[in-house]
Amino acid sequence: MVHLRWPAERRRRERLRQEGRPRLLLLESGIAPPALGDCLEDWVRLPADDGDIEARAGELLARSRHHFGVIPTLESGVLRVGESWVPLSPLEAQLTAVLLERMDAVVSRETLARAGWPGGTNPRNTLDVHVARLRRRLETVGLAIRTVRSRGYLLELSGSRQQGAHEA
Amino acid sequence: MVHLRWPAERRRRERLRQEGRPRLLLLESGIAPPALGDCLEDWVRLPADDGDIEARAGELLARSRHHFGVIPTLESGVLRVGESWVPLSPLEAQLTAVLLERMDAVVSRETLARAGWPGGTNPRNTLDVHVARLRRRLETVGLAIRTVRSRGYLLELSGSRQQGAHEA
DNA sequence: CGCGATCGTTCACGCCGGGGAAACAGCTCG
DNA sequence: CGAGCTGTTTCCCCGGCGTGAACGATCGCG
Repeated sequence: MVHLRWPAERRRRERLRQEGRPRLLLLESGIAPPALGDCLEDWVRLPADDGDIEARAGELLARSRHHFGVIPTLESGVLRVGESWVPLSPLEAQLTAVLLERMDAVVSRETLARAGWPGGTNPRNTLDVHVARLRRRLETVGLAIRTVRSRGYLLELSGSRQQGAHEA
Repeated sequence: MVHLRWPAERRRRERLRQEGRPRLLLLESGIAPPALGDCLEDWVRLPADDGDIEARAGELLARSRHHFGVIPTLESGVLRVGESWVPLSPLEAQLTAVLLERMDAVVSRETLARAGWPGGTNPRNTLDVHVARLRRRLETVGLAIRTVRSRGYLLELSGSRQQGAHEA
C-alpha cells in the first residue's frame, strides 16, 4: 500500500498504476479529486484524520485482495488459501479437488459422490457426513461450502455475498 | 446510487448491501468509518465539500457499472446478480426462468402457471403464494417482481423507478 | 357516493423429504 | 497402542410446497 501526494507525485502515481499496485492519494486542500484510474486507487482530502486515512488504506488493501482474488490451491493433501492452510485427508482431498475446480459453481452431490467413491456403493448419508466434516475444516481457512438444496454444493470464499452472509 | 447517513441509517445500509446496490455513507463527524462491506460502498466524512461528495458518488457508480453488467443469470438453481446470489428451489427456478427471459416485460400469470405446473393441474392461489415467496427471495439480490393488475407480473432491477411515478 | 364483487397479498398451518449432526464402530498407520 | 480416517445408523430440524382464510385495494354498478 502506497501513500502519495497529489498532484505533487503525479508521475509516481502513474507508475504505480501501471504496475497494478494499490495506491492512496493524499489530496492537497483546494485541489479537485482526480478521476480514479481503477479499483486499486482511492483518495483522501487533506487535512484528514489519521484514523480516516488508515481506514481508507485498509479498505483499499482489502479491495485489492478481493480484486485479485485469493486462489486456493490443493497439493499433496495440503490446501492453501492465502496465508493459511489445512491438511486434508485423502478422501477430503478428493472432494475438495472437485469443488475447487468448479469453484463458485454448483457441484451436484452425485458428482461429488462419484469423485469420492468411484466404486459407487455407499449409503445415502455418507456424503453428507463427509461434507459436514469438510465444512468444519475448510472454514478455518476462510472457505465455505454452501448448500443449494436439491442441487448440490458450492464452494466459495466465506466473505462472499450470499443472502445469509453475516458480518459487522 | 443511494446516499445515506451513518450511523443513523444503519438498517437501510444493511438492506442495500444485501441487495447489492451501491451506497454512499455520509459520516457524521466524530464517528469512525465503518468497515466497508464490498466494492459498492464508500463513505465521506461530514462536513464535506459538495464536489467531493459528487466525486465519490461518481466513482462509486462507475465502479459498480464496471463491476457488474447487472445481467441476472440463472443456472443450476442459483440466481446470480452482480456479486450476490441466491439458491432457488426447483419450482422457484422454473418461475424465475420465465420472468427472466421476459425481463422488464409483463408475464401473464397464466404463462407463469404453465411454467411452474406443466401438468396443468393447479388452480387456486398457489401461484400467488409462490410469487410472494419468490418476491422475498429475489429482493435479497436486488430484483423486484412488480404486479401489473389483471395482466401479470414483471421482473426488474429494484433500483428502477416505481410504477405509478409516470415520468415526463 | 357507497357497496359488493373481484383480484391480489399475506399469514398460519401441516405434510413431506432432503439434508445436518451426533454417536458409535471398524480400520489404518505411525 | 493411540490417534486420526472412514463408514453407518439414528434422530430431527428445517426448507419446499400446498391449502385455507383473512385482509386490502380496485373497479364497477346501482
